[in-house]
Amino acid sequence: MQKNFWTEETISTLLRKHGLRVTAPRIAICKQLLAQHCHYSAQQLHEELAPLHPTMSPNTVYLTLNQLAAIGLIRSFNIDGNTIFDSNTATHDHAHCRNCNTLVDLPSNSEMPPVNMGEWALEWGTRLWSGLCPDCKQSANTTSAS
Amino acid sequence: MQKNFWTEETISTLLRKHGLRVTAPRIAICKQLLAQHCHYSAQQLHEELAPLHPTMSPNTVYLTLNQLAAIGLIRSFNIDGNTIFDSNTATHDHAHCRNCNTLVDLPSNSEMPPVNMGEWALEWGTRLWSGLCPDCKQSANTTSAS
DNA sequence: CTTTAATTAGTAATAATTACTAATTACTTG
DNA sequence: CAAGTAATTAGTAATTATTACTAATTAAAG
Repeated sequence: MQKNFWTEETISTLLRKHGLRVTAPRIAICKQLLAQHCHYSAQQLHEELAPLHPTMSPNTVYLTLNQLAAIGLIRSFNIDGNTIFDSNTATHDHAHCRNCNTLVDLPSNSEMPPVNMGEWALEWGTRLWSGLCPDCKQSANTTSAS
Repeated sequence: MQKNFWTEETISTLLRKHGLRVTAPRIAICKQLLAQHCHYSAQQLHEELAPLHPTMSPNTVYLTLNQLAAIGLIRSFNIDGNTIFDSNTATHDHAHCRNCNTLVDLPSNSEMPPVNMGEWALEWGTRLWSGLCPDCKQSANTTSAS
């Protein structure tokens, strides 16, 4: 995806293609999400948009994100009970720090599961690696070594 | 793990080894979980134990499961906002039917992430494949072909 | 410009999980 | 074996992310 691909125009076209109306909240949400590859919870996204769109309700953000996920424009997965939306729809894995909650993409070494699952119609998958990020790992070492 | 390995005695030993007291609820929970490789939400497990242990509170089940996960005796991950506890601690993946909620183990084709993540201290990971199980796939085909 | 159905904002409801507390109980020590 | 005590439990209340509902608004078609 080349830089600046997600202009207001390309987003509008895409929304209409999927039968969704072009509204200010949707444009704002798509811009924020698609402009960069990033991870958002609905709440985080709502907080970031609040200054620019003070009347936008959390409800709208939740609904819109689920719609975007339904049409495959973004992906969603779950960490510790929180739904995370990911604008990177390519197959890839994630590393999550159980201490500071940092979440980063991993280059995928994924392959589809073996053929004995051929009867399933698998659509998407992500692996979530859980552990400690470099910073928290170091803190843990320092603390325990005291 | 050989059959019938998880007797009341082996469970007691293991709990004490980790500094946990041996109580009736813990024995019951461990027996149910470890006796077979299976997936449980806290609620499901509480429901299954209720007939035999009518006074056991949901709270106890939640707490105990988190303790068992903390000492690495079981694993936990999250599907659609529900925490699932897994007594199979070997690295493996899962397939989840987004329609009927069926969850099955997949033989793992997982490897640890590439070396550029070497600074992370990754502890565990599971990939969750989302899609349709054979039954729901067939239903979908039948319906749409009408 | 009108019409109409989709969308929105706001509020209320839901449901899984955690927090809190008094009573109980497993384990330790004498 | 008999306390003592600290962990554990059951029950209830609180929390929090998410969804449901509804009246008002608005995008898009005619």
